[in-house]
Amino acid sequence: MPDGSPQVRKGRKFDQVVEGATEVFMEVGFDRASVDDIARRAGVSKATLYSYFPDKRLLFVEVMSRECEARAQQAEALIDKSRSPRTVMPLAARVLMDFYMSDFGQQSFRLAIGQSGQFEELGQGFYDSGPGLIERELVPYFDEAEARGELDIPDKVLAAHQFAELCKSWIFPRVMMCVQTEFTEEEKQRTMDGAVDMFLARYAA
Amino acid sequence: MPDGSPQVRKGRKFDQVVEGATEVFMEVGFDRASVDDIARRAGVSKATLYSYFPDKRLLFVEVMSRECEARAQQAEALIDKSRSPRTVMPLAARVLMDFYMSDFGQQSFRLAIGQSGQFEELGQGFYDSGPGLIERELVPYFDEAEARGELDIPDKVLAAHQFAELCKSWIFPRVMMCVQTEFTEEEKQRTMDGAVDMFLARYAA
DNA sequence: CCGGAATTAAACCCACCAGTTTATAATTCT
DNA sequence: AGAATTATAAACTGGTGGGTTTAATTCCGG
Repeated sequence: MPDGSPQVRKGRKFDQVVEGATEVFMEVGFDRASVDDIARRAGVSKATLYSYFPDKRLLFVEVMSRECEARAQQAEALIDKSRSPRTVMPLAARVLMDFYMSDFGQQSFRLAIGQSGQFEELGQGFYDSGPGLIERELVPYFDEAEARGELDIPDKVLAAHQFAELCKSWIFPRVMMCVQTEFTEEEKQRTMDGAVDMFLARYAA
Repeated sequence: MPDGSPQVRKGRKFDQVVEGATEVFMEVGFDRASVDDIARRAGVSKATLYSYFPDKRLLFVEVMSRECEARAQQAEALIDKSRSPRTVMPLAARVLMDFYMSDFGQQSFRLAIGQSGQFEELGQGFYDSGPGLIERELVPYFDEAEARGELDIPDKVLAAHQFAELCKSWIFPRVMMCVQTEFTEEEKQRTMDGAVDMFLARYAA
């Protein structure tokens, strides 16, 4: 996401504001979130809020920046580069699936897709901490596994994105279009297994 | 999409209204489209517009219903069931890619993802004429090809969705998040070839 | 050419919302 | 304690946008 906070954080209620804003933005998105709502939720006066963030968009950027940062740190180093694809890829699938199914993951996609056109840096920020992060994690692993003769991948960047897409199969469109919001463990497992099987069928050495 | 038009279409300017609304909705989405804009674009007075559609949401549903219907008819019967996967799947990939890259395709996803939560039937409608349509087209083909011994697919529904997802790899997230809006033919070909190769590596008999 | 239906422009109502202001109160620092 | 900083409630501004009304006009079939 864009740079953390060029904002001057003057006082003590700063975190309250960000937390309240995070809640509201995650619940109703950017357009439908009113500043009054956010202030009320944060337990803070509107004037205080505006003393930290001169406008709603900056507040939104700050919220998204923090959330993405947190998720990125959390997701990092989840891959044990020394293990074989047959053990690593199912784990990667699980990490991706958990993200796609989380409230934050879903709302992130909605916001990324809905708001990227509005402020320039926003889309790039979302991309870097989403698909970009996946790419930065998987490609180095592919390199090492290939050096060990476990994989044979002509286009590793593409392969990383293919895997990420495969882990969305069937489930994710249904979630995004509100056709089905809950999935059994079997349904998720079916998609993850399908992704791993397909990936290995194509790229296992 | 939901049922065509329970609306009483009284007069001659009906189509003008729908066309104008289609243009505006496709350009700026639902929230940012004002009824005044639509009326102006349609060359029609606001009162006339409201005489056809009692509210903005119904107009939106009508527009989406028509567009999806048109696209669905257009996309149907594009698959020659008698040909082998090695010739059919690249064609299917092209159809999907063209859709994902079209203005209509992109805006459809944005609207589906942004608005599905608002009106109940909308998400289901989008799904049926998007992912659902793909499934209804591909699965029967898989059945026939498998009967000819050309494919071996344990879960054909999943396979159809996997293929659709694969055709988005790398490109589609970049488009949705406004990271990159134009792609060379080589870039598209790379994604499509990658999808077909992966699909066949996994499921070719 | 006439009469009813369709259309129009424009003003209007009302609600919501981003952002500001002001006068007052609570904190915090020294 | 006292001064400076920070927070507050509430009223206010200006603008936008969905939806309605009205009185005048255009269209079209009989």
